[in-house]
Amino acid sequence: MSDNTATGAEAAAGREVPTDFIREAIKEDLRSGRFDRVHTRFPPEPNAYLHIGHAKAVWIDYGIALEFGGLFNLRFDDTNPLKEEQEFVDAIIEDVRWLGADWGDRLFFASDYFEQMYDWAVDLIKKGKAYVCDLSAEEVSATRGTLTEPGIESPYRNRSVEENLDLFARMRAGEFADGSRTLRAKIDMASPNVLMRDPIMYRILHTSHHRQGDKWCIYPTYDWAHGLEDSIEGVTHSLCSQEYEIHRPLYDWFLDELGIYHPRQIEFARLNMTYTVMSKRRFIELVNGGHVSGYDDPRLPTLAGLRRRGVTPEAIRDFCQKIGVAKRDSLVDVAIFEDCVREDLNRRAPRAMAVLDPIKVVLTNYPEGQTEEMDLVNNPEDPSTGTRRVPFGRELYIEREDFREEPPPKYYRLAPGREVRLRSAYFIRCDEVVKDAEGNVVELRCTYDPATRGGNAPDGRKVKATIHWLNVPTAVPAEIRLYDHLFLKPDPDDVAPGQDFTANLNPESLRVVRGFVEPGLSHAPAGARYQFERVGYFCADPDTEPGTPVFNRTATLRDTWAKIEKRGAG
RNA sequence: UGCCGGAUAGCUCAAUUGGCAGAGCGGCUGACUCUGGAUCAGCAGGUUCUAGGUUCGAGCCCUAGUCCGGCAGCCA
Repeated sequence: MSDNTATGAEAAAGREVPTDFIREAIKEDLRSGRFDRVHTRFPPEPNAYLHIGHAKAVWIDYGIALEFGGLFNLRFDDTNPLKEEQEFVDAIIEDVRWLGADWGDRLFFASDYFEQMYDWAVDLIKKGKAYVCDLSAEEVSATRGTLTEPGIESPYRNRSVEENLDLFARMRAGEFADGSRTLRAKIDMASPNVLMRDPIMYRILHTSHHRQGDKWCIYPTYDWAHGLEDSIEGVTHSLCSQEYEIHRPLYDWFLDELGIYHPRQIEFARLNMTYTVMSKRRFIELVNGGHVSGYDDPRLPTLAGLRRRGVTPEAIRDFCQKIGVAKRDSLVDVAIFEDCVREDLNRRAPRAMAVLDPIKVVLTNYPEGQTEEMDLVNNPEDPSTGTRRVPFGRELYIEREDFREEPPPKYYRLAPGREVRLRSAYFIRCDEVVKDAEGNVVELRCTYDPATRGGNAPDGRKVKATIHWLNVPTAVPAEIRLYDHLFLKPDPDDVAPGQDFTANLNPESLRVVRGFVEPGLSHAPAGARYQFERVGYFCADPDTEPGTPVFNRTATLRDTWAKIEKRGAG
């Protein structure tokens, strides 16, 4: 694909690519001859939207394939028609493509392997390694034993191969009701690993499948299906999250009993991040509870939400690389993610001026009716982006925060009698503060120094601060959505007894503000990203309309003054 | 409680496979600056979970224990 192969490019350029226990294991497999190539896969179930934890998995899978010159498949693990929908298939494809992973022509569906899986199940029955069990779900669970006690063998465990073959064929033919029978692997009801106690391979489900329609009424379970899918596709390294570690003996058992090509499963720790939640169930609760607007709410760590917020795939990839891969559980500080976002956007986002909370400034010595245009640098990080012209006049908006009637120590911005620079325009001095009946500051009357046009004083005098501004008649009203952490605590589950995680919801995770932006942004297309100078990174929302733009705050700028002031207050 | 896995700086990860414990982020300090942004420089003195053992030498190996996570869906 286009520019999203930096991981491979870095590897090719010999730049240092961080290693981890998985990459080391793969190198060892290549050295020992266990495998002579690398082939990975990302196997989502199409039953939910992807989140940044999935992005980590994608970048482990795809990144490793790239680094080792191997292949990467996108495969939908669609073995449960009760939960899966085409809508999710489409959304996941969009998300993975947006992330920048390239599966070439290898887009696969586990359901396309159902026939082969069925044949292999028949093989296992013939070997006496699988049997049709008539126990109900409750009975299966009751006879499974506990973590400390062995299970009890099913009374149907020793049916003849002929009877099993007949019953299994009739299961497929639709002769039996849902839940009335299952196909089980005959392993060991006394195994200390509960998953090995004759696990279910097929269940009867008279339900249409989003791709297979009504072709099947028996569906394979994850444990039975997953290794087969990997085997069929020739995957070498089946990388998954740690919850599957205990499933590995089963994964290996099926492949060994079948005697078919045997990929290696390796598990890594899933991603957790501070001030957010990372599970499908939690997302549903938040959406249904009206706490967020939908799965693409910019406060959610879903890929759709992050995209809407203005986060780039490159920032996500950089983040995945920085957090590394390990086996221990971890809680990643969201500050690391935000830092990746800033680093990326700082490089690429064009600058613009926006005033979120305006206060009017009148330049008393600026001729009435006069206007002019100032040249502003589009991106100091990238001179090739050139400059733009921004109208300037007698009446301006500046940020309310950029003025203090009684400036505290170390406050460098505008105050009565003080001089500051209007970015790329003029030095101005505040002469007079106009207030309303309640004593609120409504207007600042200032004088400008015509000799400082462009922002420099010929006499060499300095100002301590540069602030941003907007020309009142040409300022474009805009809706600006200021997002903050969704939760007040690093761990949303840190609640008093009897409360649930919603008790930690941040009531100010979204603040909508009516501000102004420079005229060039009145028709910003949805998805366009900017740095509003001295304020933060913003992205035009899909709700934006020509002439009345809507912007989402992607991230704030680091604000050292805020830190100084907070320290003073604390 | 049985089995599986984990434990290194506030956080996330390293440590050439047994050879003087490092990095990024955060935090703090300073420099610089037409974004108090960006950038640059400095600051971590860590019982490598604990206690034993092997060894000239242990974060790496062995033993016992502690704590944390996962597993008893016909979910994945």
